[in-house]
Amino acid sequence: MNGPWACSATCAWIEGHDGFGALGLDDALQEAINPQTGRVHTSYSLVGAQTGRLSSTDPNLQNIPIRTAIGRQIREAFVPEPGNVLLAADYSQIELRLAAHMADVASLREAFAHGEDIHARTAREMFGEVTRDTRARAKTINFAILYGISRWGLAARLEVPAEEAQGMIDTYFLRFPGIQRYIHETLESVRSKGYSETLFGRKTWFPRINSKNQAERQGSERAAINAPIQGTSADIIKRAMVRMLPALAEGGLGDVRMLLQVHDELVFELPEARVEAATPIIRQVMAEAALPAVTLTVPLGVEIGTGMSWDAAH
DNA sequence: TATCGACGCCAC
DNA sequence: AAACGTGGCGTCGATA
Repeated sequence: MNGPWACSATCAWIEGHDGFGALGLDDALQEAINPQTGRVHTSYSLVGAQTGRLSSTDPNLQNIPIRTAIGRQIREAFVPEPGNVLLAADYSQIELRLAAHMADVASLREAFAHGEDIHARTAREMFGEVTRDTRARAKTINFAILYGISRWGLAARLEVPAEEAQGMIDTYFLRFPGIQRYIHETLESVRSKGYSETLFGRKTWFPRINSKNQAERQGSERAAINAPIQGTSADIIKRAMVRMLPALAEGGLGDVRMLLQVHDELVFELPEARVEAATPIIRQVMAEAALPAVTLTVPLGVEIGTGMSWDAAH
């Protein structure tokens, strides 16, 4: 499996307490602990995803549960060495921010510039008021846009008739007009050239974009709408990763270890005494990673947390 | 015994 | 009939 395309195995953690097996949760992770290091070491593929994302195998450490109580228990088993802490740095809503930039949606750009709750903003624009329900619907719609929207997909997710979902899509396009133009121009370009491009010029090819098979063609269209956004996000975090250790070393922080990447998140292990100095450097490298090649019209927000486990660092 | 594909579920 | 993007992996049944 590990061909020349596989990234050097990277990191993981000290398995510090009772462990996954004792929780009765995950024998596979338990067995993945390297007896010589006491850590779990994953492998990253640099060409694992069509969009330019990394993928992680043996074990996959990019899909460790987080949403449920049991999931968080599993994350509690990922801990630093004594005297150290884990630091998790996440890009906040990076794909929606990139969509706001790429589609040049003024209201979304302004919302991000002012640090607004973007789903609440969307709810207000679309439904006139922000409630628990309208915000949840707006969040679903925002994600649907990133994934290449269809009335049927949105209808299934929101559990409403397709006609009603179409009405929401129409309203969304009316309120955020740049989105429809972005989708149209992206598809026209992919149909004629055969590939999409990230903001940095990396291409993703779509050989079935003009297929006569409807399902095949529509699937390619959805992927083509998503690829520049997801791919640009992947480009940005890779740029941050390349710059991160040199920037930390420049700041006298050569003992900070970069352990994991989870698409929009970087996880570090560092001496507790280094947290205060490392935090602003990590934040700056990530926030400025698009520069100088690309100047975004939205800020890139970075949320940073620390703790004595991967769960606690969030 | 090994391998493959469908399915369901986990993450972002 | 199905239907929103990107992945990995455990289980199951069919097959070699």
